Amino acid sequence: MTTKRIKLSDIARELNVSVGTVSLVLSGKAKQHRIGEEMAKKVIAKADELDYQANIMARSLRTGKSGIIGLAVADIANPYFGRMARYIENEASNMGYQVMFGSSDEDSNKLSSILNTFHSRQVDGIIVVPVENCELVGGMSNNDTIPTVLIDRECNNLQTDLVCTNNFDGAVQLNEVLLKKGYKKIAAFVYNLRLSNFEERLNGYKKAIKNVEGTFNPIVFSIDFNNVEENLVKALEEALKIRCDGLFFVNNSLGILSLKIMRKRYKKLLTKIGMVSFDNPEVFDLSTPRITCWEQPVEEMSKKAVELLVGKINNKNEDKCQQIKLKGKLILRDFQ
Amino acid sequence: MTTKRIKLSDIARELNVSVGTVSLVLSGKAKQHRIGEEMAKKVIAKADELDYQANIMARSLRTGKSGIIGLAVADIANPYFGRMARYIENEASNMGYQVMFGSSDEDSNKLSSILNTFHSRQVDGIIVVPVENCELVGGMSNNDTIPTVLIDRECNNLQTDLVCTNNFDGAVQLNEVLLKKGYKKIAAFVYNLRLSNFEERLNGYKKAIKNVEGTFNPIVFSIDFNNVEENLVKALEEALKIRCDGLFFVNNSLGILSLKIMRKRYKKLLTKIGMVSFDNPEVFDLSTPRITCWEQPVEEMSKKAVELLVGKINNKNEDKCQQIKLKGKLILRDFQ
DNA sequence: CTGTTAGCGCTTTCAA
DNA sequence: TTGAAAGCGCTAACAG
Repeated sequence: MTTKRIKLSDIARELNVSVGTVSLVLSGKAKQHRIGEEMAKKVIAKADELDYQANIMARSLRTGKSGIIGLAVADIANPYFGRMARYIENEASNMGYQVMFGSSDEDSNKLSSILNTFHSRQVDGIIVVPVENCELVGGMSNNDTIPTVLIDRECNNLQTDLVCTNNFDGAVQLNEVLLKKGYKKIAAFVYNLRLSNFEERLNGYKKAIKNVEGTFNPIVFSIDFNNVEENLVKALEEALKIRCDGLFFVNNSLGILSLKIMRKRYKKLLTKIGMVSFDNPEVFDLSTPRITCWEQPVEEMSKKAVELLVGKINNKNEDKCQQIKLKGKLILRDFQ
Repeated sequence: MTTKRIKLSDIARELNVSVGTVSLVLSGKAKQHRIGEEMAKKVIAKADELDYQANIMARSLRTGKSGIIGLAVADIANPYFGRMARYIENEASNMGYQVMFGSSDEDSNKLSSILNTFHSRQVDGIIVVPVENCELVGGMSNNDTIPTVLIDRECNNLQTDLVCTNNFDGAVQLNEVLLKKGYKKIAAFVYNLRLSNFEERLNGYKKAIKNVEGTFNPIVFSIDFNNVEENLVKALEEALKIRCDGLFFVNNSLGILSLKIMRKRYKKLLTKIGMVSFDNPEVFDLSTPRITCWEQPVEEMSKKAVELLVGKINNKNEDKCQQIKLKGKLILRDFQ
């Protein structure tokens, strides 16, 4: 039973009016064009009766607006980005947009192909979590025609609208917690990706330990993003060997996986080690030990990003590019 | 610097050939239409030089294929659906499709509006996680024009292609684990939503306890989906009051939240209570206690769903509708 | 107040 | 082997 799609001309024909009139009425411009009350009612009734659904492709082709926002995250399966996607979806929906997404896996080639697709699809705007070397990615450059807002991280040397969080402060505070609790030697764990947020967090770590007199030098383990588990196992082993008693992770996945490894291999040590991490996934609240962490304001960030983007789309921002930094919060949990 | 989009006619003009020729070449139909080797090369070179990107809206309008798969999940922020979305994205991308998503929040009105949008946007196919009463939702009925595949759950009385998991077996096994460990009185927790997967899981629970001689009657707590926390607190309190020593949760969110509540309010009891849950979120592995659970084959389900859908889109399935049930697996973890 | 019509950029049939 | 032209469904400018 393949029911034909109803189009404007079907309604027009049945009513003996022109397509133009029908279009005007159905797009809510009846009054503006002073179309008769009864006419409008007739049209709407007929559209309802026939269950008319506008063909958005045709409309978009004509108007040049697709009503789509493209979202490029690192990985939609990562709950942090999943939540981000959800908040963006909500806000976009409020503003009359749909969201199309893609996961870059921190790979600039993948990101490039995602952005190309968005471009081809004429999305009205793009929200993107930049990757390493993203300034080289086509579609990220300034003269791009599609309004773009970065979220979560910056893109080297690129002056674009941006929504992120106070990474530096977060890292400082997390490490200060450890130091105040009396931990003497803290190691930091980060991916081998040059990402602004990670670097700011590392700087925060360095700042925090520098504030303490007669302290240790920074110890940073750079984990290969393409071989995380194996690398992390080695790094943790090394950290313990050199008698680190504090561990600082720059994001949720490093924190979670490390927790898993620690529980499996160094269960007895767990009571003596202080672990803190960026991000606040559910695990950190229910695990043993529970993990003190820094929660990013994902909801506000996401909302703000959409708001900014829609502003840009409507050209209301006078081309001034805004860099918004929202405050995260420390989630203090007991150490054992 | 608003660089104009390059279109076919631009290339054609610069090369003094017709748009038709350019189109044929760029869509890889050069040979098929016996277009000259040199001509083809010239066109491709020019397209490259000008950085031509096809306008997919125009193409879609013409061909009637959008290249979009619509995905309607319950909530993309739920890691279970986040992972599903990711696997679907990967597979869809392999098949040349992009994914547009929407979260229904288990609300048939929201789902309806999501499906309407998909319809308006001429998506080529839809993968949907049905909600309660989804058979009443416009766009879910059989005579719908857009190929649709259900995932995760069935939709009452609707004979549609479906990919799900062996919910009944999973529930039986989870409860048998508890029973074999010697737990005597198990309560089941479910949302007050009539969803096929939940019902199958409840039936599994009932079956498992019926298999034991001289046992207790089923105890089912139905949690209001719109007021989860408060309801769950009460339900757990009641369960403990009537001396249940086993708790069975039909999905991850119920399991996780209950774990949280139990840890906060009944810490001492935790060692005496056996908890098992559907789904295998990260928490269950790192929490105290660790939670024995049933892991659904999300990756296979997602892949299969896309495969099925694309088959339907290409009409290769001869309209036979397939109901695929993939096997999950028991994740056994120590009880305390 | 309503009708007519020219495209939006692309694909595809038909003609040359 | 290539060009010309119709038309996908809609919007918006213009005419009446």
